[in-house]
Amino acid sequence: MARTSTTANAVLGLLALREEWSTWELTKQLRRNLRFFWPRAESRIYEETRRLGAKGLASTVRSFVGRRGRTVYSITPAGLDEVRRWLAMPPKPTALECEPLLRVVLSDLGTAEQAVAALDQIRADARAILEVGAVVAGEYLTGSAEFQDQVHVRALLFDFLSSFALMLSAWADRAEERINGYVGSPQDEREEAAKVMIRNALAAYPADLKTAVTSALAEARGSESSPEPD
Amino acid sequence: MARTSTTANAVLGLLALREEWSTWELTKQLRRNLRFFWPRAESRIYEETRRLGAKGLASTVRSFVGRRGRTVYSITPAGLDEVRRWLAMPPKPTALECEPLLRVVLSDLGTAEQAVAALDQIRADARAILEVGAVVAGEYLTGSAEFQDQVHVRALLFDFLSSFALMLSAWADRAEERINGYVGSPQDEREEAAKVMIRNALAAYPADLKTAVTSALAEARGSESSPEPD
DNA sequence: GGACACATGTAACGGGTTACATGATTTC
DNA sequence: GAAATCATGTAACCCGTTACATGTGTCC
Repeated sequence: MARTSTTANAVLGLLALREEWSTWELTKQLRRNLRFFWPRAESRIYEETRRLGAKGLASTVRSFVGRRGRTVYSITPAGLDEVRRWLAMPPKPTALECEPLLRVVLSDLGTAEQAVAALDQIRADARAILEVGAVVAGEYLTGSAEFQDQVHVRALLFDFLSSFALMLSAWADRAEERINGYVGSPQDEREEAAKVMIRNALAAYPADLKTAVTSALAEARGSESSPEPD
Repeated sequence: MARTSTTANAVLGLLALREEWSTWELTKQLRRNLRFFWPRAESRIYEETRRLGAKGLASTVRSFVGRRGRTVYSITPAGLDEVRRWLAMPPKPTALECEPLLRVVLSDLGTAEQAVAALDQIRADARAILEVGAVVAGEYLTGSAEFQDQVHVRALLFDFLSSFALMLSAWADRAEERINGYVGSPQDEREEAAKVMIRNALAAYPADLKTAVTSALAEARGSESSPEPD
């Protein structure tokens, strides 16, 4: 059944963008441009390229630098077919894994400092994206980027990652403010602040979902024994 | 060395929030609230709880519903220690994995329709978050949520996921507009539009990074043989 | 000529997924 | 009483990570 891992497809995709790639260049591309939305250990690349070679999807040229081996890969026609077959298949869902957020959700079990440390981590993650982004943006704007001919899609990527990182950062700031506000304040006060936060976030929802919530709220209020006017 | 997987810690954290949990309730909690930032297969939960029981971090009570077994877990003092030890450790970085975005980056290898299909997937991912969010928000606002006493942290989570989903959606819309604009337009026109997009995104960057880019740009322009005035 | 980044891998392990199987309960 | 859904698992497999090993150019 072949279980074409998206890793193989991603490497094939890179191979399709340029004539020749050494494994090192592939790992560089990985570290530089792909890691923020497609994170993989570099060792993975070495194995994946080997497998692509073995399956005839990439041709390999082995050379030597001193005593150390070096392999250069190129995509084959069969490899190009494979890429196109992949692109014709339905995309996989987006996956986010955020351990710091898990810590925030469970932060009642720890200290406020620990929660803030989690927020700091998120800010650091965001910062890392923006720092790399700034460098890459500079290259594309001056026209000196390696894949300058791909600037039209790379700009979309830059937009995505920037939005993502700025969202992370802004959220972390809001959350820190809230967490600091919580310390020493009574439960009902916290709850009120929390509800305000929920209502604020809800305000940005698309109209259909927003009305679904408000009507559900009205109904809940209506069925109460003591319906309190708003 | 124990390699405490964050999965075990997350389950322990849930166990710490309430007296008793059946495995099914844990998986429900997973599907409902955690899956968007800590995605795990449900089968994982069954194994993880078993391991927690075996290590003495959770106590287990086995019962039967008809002929089918059912296990209820509670956290032990040792388990609580473990959670606190985890919370005292440094958080792990945030990880995003977005295959549709990879497809957009490689969309020169496919058709515009395929790129739009990738954007649709991202919009669907965002929509899924918002839909669950709307329901949960309603519960917390009416005060009927199961973890109402956790509303102060759940509100932070709600804010996070809402921001994330809205960011995804808004980006997908922008990207689709761009991709539609690209079809049939010459390379230099695309490149110009792309640079505008980059500059727009860059405008929202924190000041220090922005100035780093602009000075790098100025330098690049200065070292050119034909320095073109802006 | 030692340190450090660049470059190329290998080996071992484990967390996590997919797919399957099956019992109980509700719905019509 | 069949279908659908809720509930509880098991088995097999593999993708991916961590950790290690080692060579090569360069900087001081």
